Amino acid sequence: MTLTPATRATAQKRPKAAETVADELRRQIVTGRLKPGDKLHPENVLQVEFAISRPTMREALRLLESEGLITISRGKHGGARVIAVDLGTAASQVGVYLQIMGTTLQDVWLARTIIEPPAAGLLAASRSPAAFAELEANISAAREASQADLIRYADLTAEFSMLITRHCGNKTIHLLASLIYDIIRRQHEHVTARTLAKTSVDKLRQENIRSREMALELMRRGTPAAAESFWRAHLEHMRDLVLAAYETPMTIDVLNEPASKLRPVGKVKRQLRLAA
Amino acid sequence: MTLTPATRATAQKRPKAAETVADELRRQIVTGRLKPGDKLHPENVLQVEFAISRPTMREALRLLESEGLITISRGKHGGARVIAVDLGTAASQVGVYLQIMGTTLQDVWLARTIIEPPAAGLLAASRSPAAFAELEANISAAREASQADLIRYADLTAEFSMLITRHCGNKTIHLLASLIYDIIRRQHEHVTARTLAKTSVDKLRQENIRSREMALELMRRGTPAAAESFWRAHLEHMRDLVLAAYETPMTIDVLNEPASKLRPVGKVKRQLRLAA
DNA sequence: ACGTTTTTATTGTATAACCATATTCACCAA
DNA sequence: TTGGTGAATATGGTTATACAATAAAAACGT
Repeated sequence: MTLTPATRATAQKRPKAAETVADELRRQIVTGRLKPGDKLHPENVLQVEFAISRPTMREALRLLESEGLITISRGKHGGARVIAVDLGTAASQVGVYLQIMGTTLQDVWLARTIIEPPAAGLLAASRSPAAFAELEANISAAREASQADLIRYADLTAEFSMLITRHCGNKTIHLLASLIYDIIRRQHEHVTARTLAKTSVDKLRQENIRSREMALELMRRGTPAAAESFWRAHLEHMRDLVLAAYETPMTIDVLNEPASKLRPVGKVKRQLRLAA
Repeated sequence: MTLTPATRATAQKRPKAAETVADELRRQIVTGRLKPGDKLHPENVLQVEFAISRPTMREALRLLESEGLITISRGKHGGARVIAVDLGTAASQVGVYLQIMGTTLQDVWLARTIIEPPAAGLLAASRSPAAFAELEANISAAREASQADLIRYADLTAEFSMLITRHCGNKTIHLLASLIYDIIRRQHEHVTARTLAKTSVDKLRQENIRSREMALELMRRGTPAAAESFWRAHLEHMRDLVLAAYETPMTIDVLNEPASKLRPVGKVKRQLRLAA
């Protein structure tokens, strides 16, 4: 297993036209020259501006689309639009990587119990009243939902963790935690955990809500160490409960599409010989 | 600032043919049906197999290429080849995201000092002799390089951290640490830190080497808490030294290409104007 | 005014041709 | 035999053009 980071100086191949154009547009988006909501020119204009053919231009647009930087729609006032970046594509990339590495759900959960508690500590140190108010509101909503709408309760549970990392004052930590959480969530959707949330006893939910109250209290008091270790204990407890549902180590699977999404063409799909 | 994670159920548009095909091939790669080194069929065969036109097929291949799953080469025995996944593309995605968010180098370094020490703790707990041997070898090499080849010394310094996370027993942590480190490295390459490593006094390097020896010693002793806190102190020290070089908070920039990578086509490359 | 049809701008896909490049291989000369 | 050298060939890279599909707007008729 070699988790090699990006090599410093790879042999540079001659860049393809489509990638070159995509690089340029990406630069304009990332540097803010093109902002979310802005509409790019139609393909036939972009062709001329970049002096390339339409298929090549379309390859470039497809790249940006796959990176989650633009959306493309058809119709009269369709075209390519810059959109607010979303974590989804990065999470997919990371997920693919972890899946190829044979990473297990246990592994991912362990990482979560490592990275999320320090965020709680940071938040306790920051003493941001706005953040505490949001956490408080989340807890209230969760208490209601725990009696009425268990799907919503699960969403609020997830949101509580994300609120902690979002307001901890460190964007990178929040990003990493979001990546991890996104992968965990996909597993739960894909497999069975949604039902686990439904069937688990109400007692457990009430216990969880109390834990969140306690964590919030510790953060409000401005005791980072206490908040961090308490949240760590809570997460480790949750982790063990969730993982107990999977007896054998489960390697993650981020490609939930059942492969039937392919168009039902009538052609053979096995090794075909080249027909002159 | 909304660091929204992937939304649960986005409105699903009709998938494009190229994406559908890319999904299928990606699935085969990720699930191991296609392994690194395997050669895909030439474009004209793939066209027939998937019953699509060549431009569409090429869009699909371009997607997979941009995800770092395949390389494509020309010539008689060229074609698309599956390659071992590399962190680079994921790191770029994450970097783009952080840059759009206006993340600073300080922010990224803080995340590093949070995530790397627990890995040292895990490694201490694991007591893996092989890992310790590698760390020892790295230190020896660094000691030599510190007198001879400062570029190599810097690489070995980086590698020491990566060795810790790689052998800590948790793939996810190693992945996250690699992402962070990749972004930090890009900054240093892009800006000035390479020169900083050259001009800094030898005393500092010797001190660093001693710190690594100490960390290794603590890990060998199997005292996770001590190893973790020692490594945290060391990283925080390094962080402060590095960041002192940048007086004002520096937002990261992952798009280092000076825009001259563009092929010198004879046509005008007008700036993009926004469409009304 | 309101619903329906037509127009139109735009992306999606296909076909065909030609260009660029790397490998192979045959050929010729030393 | 050996070694270079250039042609043949297989492959991706790019272009040009045409048509289909779609969604919004405009025109139309009631």
